[in-house]
Amino acid sequence: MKVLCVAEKPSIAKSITEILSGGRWDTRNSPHQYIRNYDFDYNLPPPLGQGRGTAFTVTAVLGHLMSSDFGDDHRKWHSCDPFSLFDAPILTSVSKDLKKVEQNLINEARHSELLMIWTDCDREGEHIGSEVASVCRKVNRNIMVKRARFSAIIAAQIHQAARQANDLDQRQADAVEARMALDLRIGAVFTRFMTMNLQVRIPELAESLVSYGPCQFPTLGFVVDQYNRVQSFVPETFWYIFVGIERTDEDGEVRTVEFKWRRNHLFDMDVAAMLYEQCAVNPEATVLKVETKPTTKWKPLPLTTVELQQSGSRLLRMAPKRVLDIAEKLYQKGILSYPRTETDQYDKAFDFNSLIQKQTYDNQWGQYAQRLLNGDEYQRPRNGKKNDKAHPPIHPTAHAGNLEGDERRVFELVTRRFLASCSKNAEGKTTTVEINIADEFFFTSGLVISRRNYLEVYPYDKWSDSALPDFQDGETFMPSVIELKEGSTSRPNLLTEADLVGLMDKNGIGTDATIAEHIAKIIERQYVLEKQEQKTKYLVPSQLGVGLIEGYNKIDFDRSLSKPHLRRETEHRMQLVCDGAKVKREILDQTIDEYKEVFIKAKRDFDMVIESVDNYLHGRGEAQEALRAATQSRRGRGAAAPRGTAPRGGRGGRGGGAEGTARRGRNNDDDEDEDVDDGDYDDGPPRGGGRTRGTRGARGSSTSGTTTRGRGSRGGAAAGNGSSGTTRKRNHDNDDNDNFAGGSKMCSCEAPAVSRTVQKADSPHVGRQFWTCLKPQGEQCGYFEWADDSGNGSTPRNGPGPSSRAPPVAKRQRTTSRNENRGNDEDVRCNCDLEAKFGTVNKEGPNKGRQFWACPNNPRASCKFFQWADEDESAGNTAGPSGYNGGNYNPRNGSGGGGGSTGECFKCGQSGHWSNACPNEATLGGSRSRAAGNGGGGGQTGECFKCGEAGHWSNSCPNEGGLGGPSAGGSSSSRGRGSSARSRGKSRGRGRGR
DNA sequence: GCAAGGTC
Repeated sequence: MKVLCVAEKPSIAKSITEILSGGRWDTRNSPHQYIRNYDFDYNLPPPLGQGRGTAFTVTAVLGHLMSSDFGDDHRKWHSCDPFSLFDAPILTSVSKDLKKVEQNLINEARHSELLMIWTDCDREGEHIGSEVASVCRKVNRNIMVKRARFSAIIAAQIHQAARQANDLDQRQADAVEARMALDLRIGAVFTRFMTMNLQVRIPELAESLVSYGPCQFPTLGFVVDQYNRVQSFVPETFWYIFVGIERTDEDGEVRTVEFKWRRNHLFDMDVAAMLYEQCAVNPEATVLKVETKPTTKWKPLPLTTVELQQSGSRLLRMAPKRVLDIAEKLYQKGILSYPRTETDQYDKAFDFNSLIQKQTYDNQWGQYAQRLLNGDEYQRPRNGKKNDKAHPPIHPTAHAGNLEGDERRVFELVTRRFLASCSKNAEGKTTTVEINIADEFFFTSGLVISRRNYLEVYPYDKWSDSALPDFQDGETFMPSVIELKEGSTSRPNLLTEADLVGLMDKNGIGTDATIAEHIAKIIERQYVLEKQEQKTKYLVPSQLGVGLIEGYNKIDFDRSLSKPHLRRETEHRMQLVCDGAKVKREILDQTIDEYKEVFIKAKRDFDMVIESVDNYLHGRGEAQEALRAATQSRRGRGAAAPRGTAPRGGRGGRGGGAEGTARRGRNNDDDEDEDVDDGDYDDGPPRGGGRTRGTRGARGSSTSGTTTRGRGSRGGAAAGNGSSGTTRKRNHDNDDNDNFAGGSKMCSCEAPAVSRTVQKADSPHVGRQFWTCLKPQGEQCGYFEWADDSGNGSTPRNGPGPSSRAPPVAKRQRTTSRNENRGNDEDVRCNCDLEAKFGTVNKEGPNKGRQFWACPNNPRASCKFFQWADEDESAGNTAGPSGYNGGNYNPRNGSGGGGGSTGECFKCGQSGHWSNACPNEATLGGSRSRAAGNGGGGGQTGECFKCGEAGHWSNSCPNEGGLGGPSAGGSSSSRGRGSSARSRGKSRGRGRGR
């Protein structure tokens, strides 16, 4: 009995051998230089083996064995219409450079009775296994094929995998085969079509390859989207009160403690100025609360490939692909574990001690490693949520003291991360001091680190002491300075490579091993340029890149080629095949038919793409000039929006041009925790500092004796106080500014609301401003409103909306109370027709701090209504019945299905009631709501390319039978729907008998 | 001259 074991790569073959053989094996060379064959005896019990003395040979392949391409008739670019590649035969054969790998399998399989597949435990692994099986069966028809499944290279699992080997999962292999065919066909069709057309029409592109790929294009789309966000950004001026107090700290040094305003900042200068005046007149501060709490800075999670690329890019400033290439090299040298892994949790039996031991020899972190071994400083790494069941997190497997340059830096990052993950979290105490000045609240906080723990070995994370001087509950003091300062909202940054890696990972574009290649490819194809700004490299789309994306965006596709949805759909369909819900042929036919429709539209309207590319390359419009500046100037972002340039698609704001724009500069930060996905709203005064406006420091005793004051309540009640008797100079002194409530939004607490900006880079609303309750999380009243929601229900009744693009003076003309502004019928209501509960996510995670609406009912009765406050209502409702949902009836939804702004019910069209109380609902059924939505079922724009009728995809065309086969003459080129239907009919043999 | 997925 001879058993042939085949792993996906040589390293795994060796590991398996070490375990199964108990350390005693013979080795032979194979025809391929990288592959060795290992022989030993193994005790494989029946029925698979014969017990002791079963002869095992373990070898490997090098990933996929086969490659696929079109036949001779279609391989040459000008040999056929690109459209025909949708149906052209695909030939699969062993790649030239892998012939020796194949030969080795053939040699070994001839004399084996059992083939045991040891490829990685994922879909691709299953497919590689099926390739191995087909090669072996060719020379040994009777060879038995079994699949060993293991999720970690540890002895117990490997032995178990051998003994319990079962069958290959053909469904998974089929799913991969479908993906391969789709990628090839779609990539080839669009790439040839685009290249050949653009080469002829655009002289600069005469020699260029203009490719399309289902991963390339969404990747480019991310870069262009962010560029557009940067371009359309309009800075907005805000004001905030700055309070500082000079105190002597423990070391006897005088330092200024800065207090932040609880309101953060206000966009209405008059309101801010009025509140400031109150503080300036009555500047005595009372300490309301001094609270000290323990705090923790979490150690990093175990390292995945995506994380390695991101942190390598951020911390070492290396291209993700270079980081991965170096990691690969270190892996081949045997000092790093396998670098392509999605796993961020270690197996229970993982041997940390011996790996830490190996690092004790290093002269930089050796002592720390020794401490982990000696004392109680060691703590098992945290578990992340990902596990690819094939590889452990990336970790050092040896000590390497002789590395240099970038290799050394990558090794150091991985090793420090490993040691940090085996350490304890850093611990400290935060003290928060809350003060009240003239009924305005301010706070400051300090940090005292008690145990640095993992930070000692992980200098990439920053956490530093900022002890506060002593403050006591109830204490009163005079601030050293109270100022009204001005700042402006900051322009978002272009994407860094690390940002892009994160977006791709999150959206399922590429795999951990290919993400870096896709980025490199869109740079190589000159869709995207790298732009160095100080220490950070940003990605700017080129003229060609923007031209292509915008050109395609003008074509009326149901699903955009530049968005991740199509790829996600392919992934979903692969999963259906894996689950047995569909077979390979079904998803191939369905997907190809859909892409045929997309292609026909693209071909019909390709002039739009050409025009767009030409326009960006040669045009002199504002957008073109801006892009030119962004790609050419040294300071891309700043120069990208020339002064006075009207933003494309800008969302209002109050007249930009603010000087002294404060940038968050987040991408320049070394703190890897702070990334584009952090999802927090703009918070606090800008770090860059704004200008001081109307500085009126209340220094020392100059305002002493003002402790008795009229304690007017905040908000509307204070309005009458105005700024009478003040000497402040303002631009609007002539305005009637007594009623400041008219110049801002009031929240449900009867206090001026605070305006914030959505910061989440991947939110469709990034940069958009909204009004919300100014109170701290947990105390908020739940008020929320988009600042630019001109289509909301309140606007027509109240005159120009809060978002008005006019300066503050215009808004002040409107006087409104809360009830007028936001009556009960305008509240967000759940599907039980209850006023939805407003909340903030407190749980640690990507959504922490994010606000939402939800059904207030108890869980049993809940309609499960849920909606993010920073997202389109129409997108957020997960449980809306067909009749209506939050998206459609909510009058704050500017883009909703109408009705709100005109006061008519969108369901029945009658006025006098809102849709959520529509008396005619029952008689309307579901049809109206579909009409109000975005047209499911391919209605609006998607006409079936077979019959030309709307409302269904061609693959479910009810008229298909009547169309017949190739009845008309002409070629199968993609002239129109008829011709493509013919093409399809021909390839499948329908109507052959005619 | 196309894609994306493995791997050295």
